[in-house]
Amino acid sequence: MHKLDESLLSPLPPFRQLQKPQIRAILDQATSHRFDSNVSVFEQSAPARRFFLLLDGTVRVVKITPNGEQVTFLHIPSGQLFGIAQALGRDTYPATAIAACEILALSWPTSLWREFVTDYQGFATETYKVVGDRVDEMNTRIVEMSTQHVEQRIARALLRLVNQSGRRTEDGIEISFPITRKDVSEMAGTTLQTVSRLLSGWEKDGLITSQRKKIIICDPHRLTVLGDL
Amino acid sequence: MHKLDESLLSPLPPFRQLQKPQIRAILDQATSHRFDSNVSVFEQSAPARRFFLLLDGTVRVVKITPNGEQVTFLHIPSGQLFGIAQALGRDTYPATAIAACEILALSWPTSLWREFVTDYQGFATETYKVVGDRVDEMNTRIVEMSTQHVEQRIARALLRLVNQSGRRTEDGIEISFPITRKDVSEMAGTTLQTVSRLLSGWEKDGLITSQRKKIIICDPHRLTVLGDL
DNA sequence: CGGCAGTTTGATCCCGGTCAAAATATGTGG
DNA sequence: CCACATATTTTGACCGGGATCAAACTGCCG
Repeated sequence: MHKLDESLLSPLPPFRQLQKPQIRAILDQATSHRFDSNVSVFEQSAPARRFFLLLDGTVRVVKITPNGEQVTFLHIPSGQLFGIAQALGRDTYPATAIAACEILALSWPTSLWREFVTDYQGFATETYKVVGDRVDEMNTRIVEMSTQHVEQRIARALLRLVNQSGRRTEDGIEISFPITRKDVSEMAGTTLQTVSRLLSGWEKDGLITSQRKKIIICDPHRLTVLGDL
Repeated sequence: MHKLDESLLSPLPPFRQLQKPQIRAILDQATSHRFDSNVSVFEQSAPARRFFLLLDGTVRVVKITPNGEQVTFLHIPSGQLFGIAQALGRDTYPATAIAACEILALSWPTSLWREFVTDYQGFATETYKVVGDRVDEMNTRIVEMSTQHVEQRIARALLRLVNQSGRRTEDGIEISFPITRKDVSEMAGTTLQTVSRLLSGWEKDGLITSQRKKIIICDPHRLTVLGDL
């Protein structure tokens, strides 16, 4: 394996307060991975042997119900830790992580987690902040599902994606990884047909543009208004 | 304030590994509170100045939407910590905590959190396990809301309550605090009318018994079957 | 006993799920 | 480069679960 550069980690929140030699030590213990789109990084309820840092791409976190239905929980943007079950005292992964596009990630054995938390200044607090952010996101998901209509849930789901992995283009802000109507429906708790109908309508109104597996938000502001009812 | 006994804390997970003098020190720093039913312990988005331990009773954790609708997130059973925003790097409470009945609680200033985590063996890991459990519960909520019908969501909401604060009676297992149809509807993301209809049906079938603000589950097994579809 | 909080029940309506089929991209091997 | 198989999207028709509106009923407390 070729040597990884310290600058990979030094700007990321969990490592920001560390010195070069510490980062070097962390990197030297890491394994790097490449995953193709739609390949799973780990599976729900498997023993959590490693934890991961996403260097490039987006990871989709999904749960599969006993009846085979999928629910999408989160999208992890690059630069964030994931698969950090041990942060919450779990020893198995609570969900499945799937590469939403081709991705690059580092990983470390779970056994190092304790070490990172105790040895590295700021690692614990920063990672718990990330966990806190995700809990917040799940909270708002629950509130939305309880109180809002499908249209607003879809609008908000798209805006969430745009905010964390949007890429500016000439037509508007593009979601930076391939995403299907089915994917969106699994985020919003609805069906792909309904998503298709809504998106078609929004495209007619100039709110968005879309091709197969690609969505560009042209008018985020009006979409926000829709999401707020 | 009268002296609190060490045996209050010693059997609880976060304190289980501690010695008597340590528990004494913790108790001596605590403030104790009594809240009447329906009084709020703290309000969402207020600065998180203290964290709490519920000694007796049940606390309902709710969020209020901009449009004034309430969504119930959790019920905290006695013996558990709550209001532990700092565990996830927050400095405000993410939700409102309301006494579901008359309750007793202890509290400590947020500034002691760091101390507890570093000084007391097992406190950190045990509290993160509690956080992990609540995250799990929210996860299953999201899955349920995305995939299941109202009937199953209500069934599961009741079973969750029964499992964590059920009290055995001659007729079945009773939910140990006053709970209205409206409360149940806010847990399941539906309306009080729908809850009323469903519960009436179940009562006719002998699954439950209910009086005003009181629900007794007579046949948990059949209710579980209903909840699994 | 009056009044309020909680519950029940009925009637109606519509959002969004379901079933079905066609249209449009993408990819693959010959 | 074309033909065929497959994945994704679109659109239509239908209908049912559950929200909404409305009103009566029941216990409970001061």
